[in-house]
Amino acid sequence: MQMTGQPTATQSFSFEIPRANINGPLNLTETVLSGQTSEPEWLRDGAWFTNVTVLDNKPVKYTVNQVDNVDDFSLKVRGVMDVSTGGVTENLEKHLTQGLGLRDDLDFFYRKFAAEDKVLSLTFKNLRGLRLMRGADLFESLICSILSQNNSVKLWNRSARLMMQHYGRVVAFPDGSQEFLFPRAEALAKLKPRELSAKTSMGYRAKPVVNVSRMIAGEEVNLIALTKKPYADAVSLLLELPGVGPKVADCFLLYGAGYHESAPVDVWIHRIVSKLYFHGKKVSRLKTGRFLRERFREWAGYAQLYLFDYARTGEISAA
DNA sequence: TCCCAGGGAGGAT
DNA sequence: ATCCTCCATGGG
Repeated sequence: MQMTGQPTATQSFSFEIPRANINGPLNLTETVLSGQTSEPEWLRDGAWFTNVTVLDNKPVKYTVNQVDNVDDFSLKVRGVMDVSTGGVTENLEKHLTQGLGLRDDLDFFYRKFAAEDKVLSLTFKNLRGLRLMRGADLFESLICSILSQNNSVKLWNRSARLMMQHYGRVVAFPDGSQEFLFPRAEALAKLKPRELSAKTSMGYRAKPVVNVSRMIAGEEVNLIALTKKPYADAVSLLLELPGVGPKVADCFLLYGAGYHESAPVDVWIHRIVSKLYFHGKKVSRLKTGRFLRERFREWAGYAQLYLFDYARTGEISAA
């Protein structure tokens, strides 16, 4: 990793994540735009993607850009923060490595299932380099997962951004820009669902959002402890939360907590798995999830991601 | 106007 | 276990 300059008075920086630190191909655009539900979508400006996170309690605004193709590329990062600090590039590379799944062995995934699963391998050509993202904050991931129920990506993103603007901390960056962080559980716990709904257009989801926030702010639920448990135990604990059913629990565990054996079953996955693996016969959603976990094991999340994108982009007939 | 969106809860069968 | 219906809101 090379710095083009130590943190200066402007607290701006830029560096490159070495190709050798990325395990296999990467399609940054496909990855960021694939609608994964852990945090609001990164903002796009052409081939540049911008996001805000907190590293060591310090807000950082960064922009990522992939140059050239999915196999032979460089991944450039530049950013700005409100206070000067050392080690930001190391921390940010670590953050992006987890957030973009850069260490996941995609070549192994393709090789293994090209041999074992002719159906899944149909998706590999167009989606090469698509990776599982992971949110940086468990609470944010859980709330976003709740917002996504019976909702469109565009709408739940809009509600999440409005929540940030109304109830999140505002951060001023040295480049003159202002960004809002995701609200803390304590801030949402104080709200009346009616008020939250009116300001964010999240509809009936406001009630479970406030109630879950109260449970977490009151330490009735500990997400860190929960995400140290085995998959099955974590699921059953999550199902006790209001607004959290099987799909939301799986979304949180996969995109928020990094359980790669989790496979969220939404309408699209339900459709395409029924079509491709059960000759069009509708099996229940619970069985669909169990089928994916048993068939793909620690790659179930990736199988789900590829089948989802495949279904959404209207190439079902290719099978 | 109707239907749908990366569903969940409560109830009836 | 599986199958209803309702739940807010905005986009097509």
